[in-house]
Amino acid sequence: MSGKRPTLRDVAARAGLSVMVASYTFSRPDRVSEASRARILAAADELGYQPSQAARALRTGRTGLLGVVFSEHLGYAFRDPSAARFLAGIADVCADRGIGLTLLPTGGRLGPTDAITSASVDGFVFWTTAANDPALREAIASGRPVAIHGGPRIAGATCVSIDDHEAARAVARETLRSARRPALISFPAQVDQLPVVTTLDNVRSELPVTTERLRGVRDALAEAGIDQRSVGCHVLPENSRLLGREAAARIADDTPDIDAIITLSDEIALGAVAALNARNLTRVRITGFDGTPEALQSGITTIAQDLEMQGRRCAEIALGDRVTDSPIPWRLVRLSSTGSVSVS
Amino acid sequence: MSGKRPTLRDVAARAGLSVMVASYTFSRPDRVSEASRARILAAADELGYQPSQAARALRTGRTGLLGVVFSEHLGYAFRDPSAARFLAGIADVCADRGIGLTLLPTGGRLGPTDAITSASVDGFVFWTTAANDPALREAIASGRPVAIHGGPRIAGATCVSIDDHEAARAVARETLRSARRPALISFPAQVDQLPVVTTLDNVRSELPVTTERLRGVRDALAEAGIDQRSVGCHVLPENSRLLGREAAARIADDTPDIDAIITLSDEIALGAVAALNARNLTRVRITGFDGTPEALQSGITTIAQDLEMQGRRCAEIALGDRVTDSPIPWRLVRLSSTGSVSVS
DNA sequence: CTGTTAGCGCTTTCAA
DNA sequence: TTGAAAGCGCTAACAG
Repeated sequence: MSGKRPTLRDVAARAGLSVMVASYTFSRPDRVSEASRARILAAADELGYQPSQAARALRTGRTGLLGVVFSEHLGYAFRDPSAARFLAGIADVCADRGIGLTLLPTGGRLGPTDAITSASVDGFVFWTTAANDPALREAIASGRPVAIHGGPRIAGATCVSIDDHEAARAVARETLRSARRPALISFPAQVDQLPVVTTLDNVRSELPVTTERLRGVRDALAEAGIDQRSVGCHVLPENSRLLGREAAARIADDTPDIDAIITLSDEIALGAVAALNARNLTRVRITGFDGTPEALQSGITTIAQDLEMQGRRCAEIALGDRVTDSPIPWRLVRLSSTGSVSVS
Repeated sequence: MSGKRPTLRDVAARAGLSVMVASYTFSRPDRVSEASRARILAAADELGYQPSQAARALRTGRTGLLGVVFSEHLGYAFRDPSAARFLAGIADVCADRGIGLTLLPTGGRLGPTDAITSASVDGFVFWTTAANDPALREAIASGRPVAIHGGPRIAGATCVSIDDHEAARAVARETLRSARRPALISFPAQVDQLPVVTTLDNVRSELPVTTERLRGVRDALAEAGIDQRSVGCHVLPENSRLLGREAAARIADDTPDIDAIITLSDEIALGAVAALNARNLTRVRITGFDGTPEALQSGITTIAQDLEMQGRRCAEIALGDRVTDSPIPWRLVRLSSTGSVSVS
């Protein structure tokens, strides 16, 4: 057993060649004769040589790591299915290029940012956050490329998102074709959202995705001649199926005359479907948003969007690719013709 | 705007002190007089100084990064709820300590491992993998601490896991108290599992968690005097609810006399519940494994285990903590007394 | 195609 | 308490 990890110098010495031949063998193989390359590779193999990414990073300024930042507590990334689909897209790009995906630590609030700004990553992807998120400002200030999913649209960062406003308007309008007494269930409107039960006119949002979707719903209500102040709204502290179920149960129990529940996500919607199925309230229409596989299969009305593709695009941007800034498509998926909705 | 990021040298120059005073100010504040420290901090602030993790890593050998490795395609980490709970536990520890969580790229097969072994991380956490996974061997060979969730138990790495064998035996035995014609749905038994429909006696596994759980089921069957060759078994290529639903549907349609479906995970089980509910086959018992929140709420029989805690423990081990090697608890959760099962 | 030189930004000596 | 020197392992830039 040798005492320490072998370096390029050791490899070169063993092969009887210079350090640079060894270096080129790994980084620019074409600059080295086949014979030398073979000798270097043999020596490296015998020694069990592994290049030091730390040294390479110091020298080249590139780390081979992509940083992903969530303003929520990190565990969130692993609980929300939409975040998960988005991350899976990022992961695809990283796997293709042999790049590591680093989830940067945040305490779950808009707090100290040292760990983020000094992180050795080549670029940042932010999951939607507030415009005043200090981590976002610092990431931009660091000079490395920044992609944001869902907004805010802010100078120095590239935003990747569907038109949440138009999409939300479309799905709400579809619902209101046959409903007059809707209720709303929203995911968080603030970074550290507390649960809120109120009417729609009272809801203020600082998170861009929430803001845009609520605006779409409000527009559709206005078009249908329905007063926001008559529309009950639960704002959940987290985008979760269980919370959606509880909120829907409460809505159904408290306001038995409602005929639709508009939700801001499929997770919430699927929870609501479960609550209403349990009560046999099949006449209440439920809409979701995002088009998760489960939601599409369940037959609810929702907005389908390709979050994996958006994840891939964010990753490409954050890795410095020149990405054409085409709009992201979405489409309205209507309630299955039978009218029956199931939860898988 | 300055051309480049300021270094410690710039900070020191600005403060009229040596580089070392600046360095100590950040790494060992007590070795520096209060006056000097204040001057350095002021200079750093004015310059917008951020330490270079790359340089620090090269010098100290520590990167402040924890590496997590999945033998499956990386996207898996974000799709499987049990993996997600485990990762959330890891993420908690990382967030507490200001450590980054790096998901290391793998192509999804047991292939080249360069990206893993040369990765600049301080330690590794593996999600259960095959004993012959080259990435696992290389990680151990790199000399950095390695924790494995679920196995294999292998020299040089610390394994964190419940006793899958005993737990699976317990849940199967519970089911077989009132069932005589069970079918089985398993998650992958190999790294690149293809879908398989066969009988239980034909299933071979190289993944430790699958191996142990299957062994538990086989033991319970033997105790109940049921021949493995009579037990249909679907081996899924992935641990997913949708695939569980499809498999259960096929089982129900092909073998209408079955009275139980034993599954190796709650995700599969919840899919099976949906399939059977859709057919009104409420007399068929379904069991899961893992104790996800949804499964516990649905009322199925399952094994509850705390995957977040196991994630935390793996992270601690991989970060070099001395962790006492106590066994991980689990418990059997029996079918809710009403006998009715719901999907949320 | 191969080798030499210099230095990325930091911290570990060791001396003042 | 502060400072000078050396070097972590690698590669850009050049010269041979």
